[in-house]
Amino acid sequence: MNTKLIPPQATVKRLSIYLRFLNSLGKDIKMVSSQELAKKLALNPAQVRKDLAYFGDFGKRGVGYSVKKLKEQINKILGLHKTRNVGIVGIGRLGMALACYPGFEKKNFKVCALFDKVPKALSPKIGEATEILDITHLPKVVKDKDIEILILTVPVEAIKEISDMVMTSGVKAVLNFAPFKLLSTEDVHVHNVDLSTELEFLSYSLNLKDSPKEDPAEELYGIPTQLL
Amino acid sequence: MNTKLIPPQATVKRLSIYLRFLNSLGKDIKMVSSQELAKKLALNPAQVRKDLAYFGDFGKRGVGYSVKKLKEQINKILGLHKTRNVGIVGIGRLGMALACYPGFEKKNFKVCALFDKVPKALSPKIGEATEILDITHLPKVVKDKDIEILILTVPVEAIKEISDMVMTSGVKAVLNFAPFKLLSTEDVHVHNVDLSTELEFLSYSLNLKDSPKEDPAEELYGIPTQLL
DNA sequence: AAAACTATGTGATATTATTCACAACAAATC
DNA sequence: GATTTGTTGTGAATAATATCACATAGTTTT
Repeated sequence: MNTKLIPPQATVKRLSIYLRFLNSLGKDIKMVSSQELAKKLALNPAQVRKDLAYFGDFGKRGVGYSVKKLKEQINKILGLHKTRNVGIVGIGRLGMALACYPGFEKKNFKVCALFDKVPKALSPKIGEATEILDITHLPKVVKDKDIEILILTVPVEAIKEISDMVMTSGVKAVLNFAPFKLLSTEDVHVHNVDLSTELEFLSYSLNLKDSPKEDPAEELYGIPTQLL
Repeated sequence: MNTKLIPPQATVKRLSIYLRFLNSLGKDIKMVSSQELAKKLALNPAQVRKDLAYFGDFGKRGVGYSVKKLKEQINKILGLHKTRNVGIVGIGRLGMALACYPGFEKKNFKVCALFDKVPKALSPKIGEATEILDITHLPKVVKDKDIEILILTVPVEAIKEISDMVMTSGVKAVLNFAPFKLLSTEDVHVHNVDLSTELEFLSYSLNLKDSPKEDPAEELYGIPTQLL
C-alpha cells in the first residue's frame, strides 16, 4: 500500500466527487473501473487509481473496484459515517437555502441551530432547529449542542464583528460564504467559498475568448488564448 | 515584463480575492504592498508579486502598488468592465438567493432571465427579470437576450434532462451548483461548485483531528486511524 | 494450462505552482 | 550626494500535483 505519502488536498476533494458519482449509479452496477470513473469525471485514470491507492488497495487487478466497497471506504475516509452537528449563522436567503438543503442530512450533517441578528420562531422546524436564535447566544449554544461546524452566510458588513465570536466559540471548522477571506487559526479550520469569485473566473475565461488579440493593448496583459 | 508565461489558473482565482480586498480598503489608503496583501490573505508576498507581474508591471519599487490603479487593472483583466448577461435556471431557494444577491450587480453581472419548470410572474422584478420563464423557452431567450452565462441551481434529478438544453443553447459559460460534475465542452466552459463537497472536505479535516495520534508514525502517514 | 485480455498499483517522469533570494530601483535621511 | 530603508520583479530552487508506462495479477478464452 501507498502509505508513505500523505494524501494531497486535491485528492481528498476528488474523493467527494467520486463518492457522488458512485452514489448516482444504478443498483445493478456492481463494479467500476478507473477508466470509467475518469471518463465520466474528466480526469486521468492513473490519477483516479493513485487517489484511491493513498488510502488502501481497494481494487482488484483485471476487474476494477467494487462500487459498494468503494462507497463504504470513501464514506469512512471522509468521516461521513459520523454525524456532525452544524450551525448556520445569518439566516438570509442563502442561509435559509442551505438550512433547507436536503443533501446535508443525507451526508450525516445535522443542522441543529440557526442564528441571526433577528431571532424568530420557526414552524415547521428546519432540521433540528425550532427557532432562529439571537446571535449573542452562539458561544453557549455551540458548546451545549456540541456544534462542530458553523456555516457563515452573513452579509459582508457583519463579518468583522461576528468572526471573533465564531472563531472563539469552540467550533472546529467554519464554512464561510461571506465575500471576505476569513483566515484559519490553530484551532479552527476555515474554508472560504465565494460565489462572486466563481463568476469572475468565468468572466475571465469569456474575456479571453472575446479578445482574440485584436487589441494591441490587450497584448500587454499577456492574456493566454490557449488557456481555455 | 513577465509575459512569456501564461498565468496559472490559481493566479486568476487569486486576482479576484485581491480585488475584493482592495475594494474593502478605506478611501484614504492609496498604496498597498505585496507584504500587506499577503498578510491579510494568508499568502506569500512573492506569490502576490508574481501573480500581478504576469499581467504587467503594476508596482513601484520601494513604494508598492497604487490601490486605484491595481483595482482598475484587475477589473480589466477579469473582464469586469464589460456587462455580462446572466440567466438562472431553477428558481428554488438557492436560485432565488443568487438572483437577489447584490454582489453580482456590483460586478457588472446582470441577471436578466430566470427559468423554472413552473413559470410565474414576479413583482417586484428581480434584476432585469419580471417573470420566471418556462424552461422550454431557454434556448430562444438565451439568444434573444444575449445571455453569456447560465447559473444552474436545479435539483440533481433534473440535471440530466436540462443539461442538454443548456449546453446547446449557445451560452458560453455555465456555473453549476447541482451536485453532479457537468463537463466542459469545446464551446461551453463549465465550472462546478458543490456545497456538499466543501462540507465533506471539512469533515475529512475533523476526522483527522478526531483520531488521536497515539503512534507518532501516524503523523507521517497522515492516515485516518480507523483505516489502519 | 497457455495465451490473450483487462485493469490495478506504482516508480519514473513531466508539469504546474510556490517560495527563496537577490538585483534593481525609489524614497527618505543624514 | 551618499547611505539607509523599503519594495518590486524575477531567475533559480523547491514543492506539489498529474501523467506516463509498465510490471503485476485476476479473468476469460482456446
